[in-house]
Amino acid sequence: MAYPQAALAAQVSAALTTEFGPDYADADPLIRPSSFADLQSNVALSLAKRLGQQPREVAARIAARIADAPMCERAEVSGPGFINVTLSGEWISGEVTAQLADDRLGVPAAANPQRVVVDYSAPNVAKEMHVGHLRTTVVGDAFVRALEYLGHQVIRANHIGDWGTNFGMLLEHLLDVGEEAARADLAAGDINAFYQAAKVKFDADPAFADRSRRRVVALQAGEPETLRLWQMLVSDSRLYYNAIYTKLRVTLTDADLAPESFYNPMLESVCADLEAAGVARMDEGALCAFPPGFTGRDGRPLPLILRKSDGGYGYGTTDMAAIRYRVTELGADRITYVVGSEQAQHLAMVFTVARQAGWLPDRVRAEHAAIGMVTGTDRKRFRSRSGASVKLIDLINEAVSRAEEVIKDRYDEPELRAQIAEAVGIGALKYADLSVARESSYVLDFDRMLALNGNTGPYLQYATARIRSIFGRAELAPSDAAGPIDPAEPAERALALRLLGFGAAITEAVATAEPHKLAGFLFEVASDFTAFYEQCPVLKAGDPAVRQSRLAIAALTLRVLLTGLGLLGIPVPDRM
RNA sequence: GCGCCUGUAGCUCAGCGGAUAGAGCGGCUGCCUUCUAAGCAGUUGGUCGCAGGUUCGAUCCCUGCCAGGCGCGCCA
Repeated sequence: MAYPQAALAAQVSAALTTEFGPDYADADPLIRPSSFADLQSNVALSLAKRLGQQPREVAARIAARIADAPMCERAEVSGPGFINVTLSGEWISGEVTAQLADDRLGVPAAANPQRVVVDYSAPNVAKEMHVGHLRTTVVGDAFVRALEYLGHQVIRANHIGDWGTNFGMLLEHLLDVGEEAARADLAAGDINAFYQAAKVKFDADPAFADRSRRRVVALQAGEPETLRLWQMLVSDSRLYYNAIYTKLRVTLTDADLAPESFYNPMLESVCADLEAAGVARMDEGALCAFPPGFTGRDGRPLPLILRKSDGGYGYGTTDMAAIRYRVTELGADRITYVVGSEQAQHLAMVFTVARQAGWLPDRVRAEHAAIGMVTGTDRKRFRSRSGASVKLIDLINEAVSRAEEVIKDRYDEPELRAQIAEAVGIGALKYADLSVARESSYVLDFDRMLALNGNTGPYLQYATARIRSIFGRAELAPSDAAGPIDPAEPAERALALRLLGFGAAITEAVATAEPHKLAGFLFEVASDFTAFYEQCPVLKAGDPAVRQSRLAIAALTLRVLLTGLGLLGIPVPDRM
């Protein structure tokens, strides 16, 4: 089984070789979807000059060759030299029938499975998870699921912020409030209030600030009582975001925690080794690396600070420790940082320094899967401080209650209703983030994120509910539907052709760490299915063979949607 | 000042160097005795920020400009 585009590409490449010689075997066949046929190849236009022939002449020779292939119904030259290809109905039928019979839905496992470390989510201890975390969490989680589906070995790394100078003031505030009261606040989910209260005191009260700084020293020195209090903050926060992960159906668990503090024991050697390797040197009292190609405001080389002049370590040091650990200890072939785009320069510096130090060999791919900013209506970074505070948990609850509002008259049983509302609300929320390119920033808009109509999660869920409903009426399990599928009508032909692209969609999404490519594909599947649903009666089809074929393609569509939505981490209710 | 990102329909966004640039929302018009109307069909709507260049062909690649955002030495 092969994706139509790839299969046709092979045909065109073969034709190029036989017609024009082996030099042309590597030329990109330039297969694209066509609005005049099923697919088109633009290769003749690109090769005409090199061949010294008229584009239409080149196209004609290729078209004549590929027209004989079993997959082609017709190959025609059009316009200046496009080759429009209409696929054979028999070929589509055979491919899609095979796809239904395949456990993996025609998606081959990766030929060279990799070990991939994916750094995502990364909330901060004692800080509220906000809307910005939604994107890195949801996009990262979809990415790891797709990687695993292709057979890669994934190591999830939740690089939570559990260390740093902030903890001085947080711990002092904890002591001021009293342990019990503080824990009650945190358990109630009012983490922001806790953080902000500490921050206000820190800024206003010099004595408090002084205590805080001493507390940082005690923490870094490993003073037992300080560590106990710190541990308390960390574990309470962990409970908090685990609850959110559960609600969001995110696969992260405590086993995936790779907190900043984890790297503490390595920081000294990171500095020593980089200095010994000549990659880092002292400058203005701090140990710095100056990766080539980075300049600062004043035109001087921009440092990656490894050890501050006061002897402390910053996040740059931690990131260097982490990248070395991931390569040498975890054996990563690929490291993907699903992190906000504002970190681009910092990460680029980390990668460069790691390459210089030999910690990141060429065989290891390190990439920043940048997440665009969530902004307020002023187009500036959304900040909880500047006015209306939007906690992630509030957004989640709003999503579910809006969904509940829509279905409240449809289902009497409260339990079923709650179940559906949760799947629909969470699905809408996650899909909103997964369907846009991860790097584009967008305005925080509840109505858009929680919409239940149009190109949304619920639209895709709805398509599955309709398919299940057909099988319910037929008193047949979807898994009992079997081939052959004969997509005779245009709507079912279009659906069949679309379904064949499933594997290509996943492969592309994984190659570029862009789940929105998969989301877009699934939307097309759902659209094509809906058109089929309108135009091609399934249960009322007169001919038993047609009915069987349509049941089979409906079953295949259901599996593709369920599998695809599963990879995106979007829950699917049985009914809607 | 330097670097990175963004600029596509009224709004939110897709768009792999190829033909007439696509969705969703919104607006307008239709469609529920027929497998779920969270739906469907149709329609409205674009100097692809501006100006050059490369190319048979540019929304896409290159250069310059304009606008916005982000980052730029001891916070993470």
